[in-house]
Amino acid sequence: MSEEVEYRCFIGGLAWATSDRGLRDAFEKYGHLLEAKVVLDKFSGRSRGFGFITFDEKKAMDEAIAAMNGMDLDGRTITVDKAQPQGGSGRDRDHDGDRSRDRSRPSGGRGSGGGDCFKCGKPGHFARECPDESGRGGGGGRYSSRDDRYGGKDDRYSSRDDRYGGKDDRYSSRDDRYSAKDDRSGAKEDRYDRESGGGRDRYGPDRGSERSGGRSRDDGSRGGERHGRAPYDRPRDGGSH
DNA sequence: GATGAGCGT
Repeated sequence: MSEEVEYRCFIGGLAWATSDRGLRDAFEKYGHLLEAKVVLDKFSGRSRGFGFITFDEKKAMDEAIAAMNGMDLDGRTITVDKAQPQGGSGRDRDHDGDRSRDRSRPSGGRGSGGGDCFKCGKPGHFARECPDESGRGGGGGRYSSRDDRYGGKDDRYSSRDDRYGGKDDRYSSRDDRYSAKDDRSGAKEDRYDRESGGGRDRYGPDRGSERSGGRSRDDGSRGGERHGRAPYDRPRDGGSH
């Protein structure tokens, strides 16, 4: 029996202007919301177009998903679905960039005619996601099954290679970088020491100091006064249009 | 800093 200790829903397709308050106002009618928040971007501080709501009862969550999924909010069609498990003790979520979701979308979709399961031959999923050996505990846990099978981040690219062929050249170089980095983790100091004693003098403190002190002088034009006017004469009463 | 199919501090 699968039962979560929390009932969270993912709300996508929100308008840029929708805020946590608007989200709560739209979902609190289905039940008591423990939390309702719209994810904001750190750069602009604006809504990222999706948010999360947490109910205190499964019934309310189910009602909200069934009632608000595909509905219109603030002028945009929103997507309501169960949220991913953020939690627990550590999240090893990967930035896949896509998931196995197969929501009905107009003129969209990436799973149609693009991939079939090599294992069981059924479309809609890839061999590595073949449900034949993995069981979904109901929504909310699709990343877990994947990690359990691979346990390695590099292996993930290898799998793709079988499907795409020589298209992963960029991954190859990237993959190589990871290997070198990990291998160097234990010998990082050794490499540094060798380089220092290899005959090449690193930038010494006196040198840098000398350069800073010896070259530190006027910037060219600072501390006095500028021309007070741009080199270009631009009439402001005749360029407006 | 815009983004539009996305799963948060």
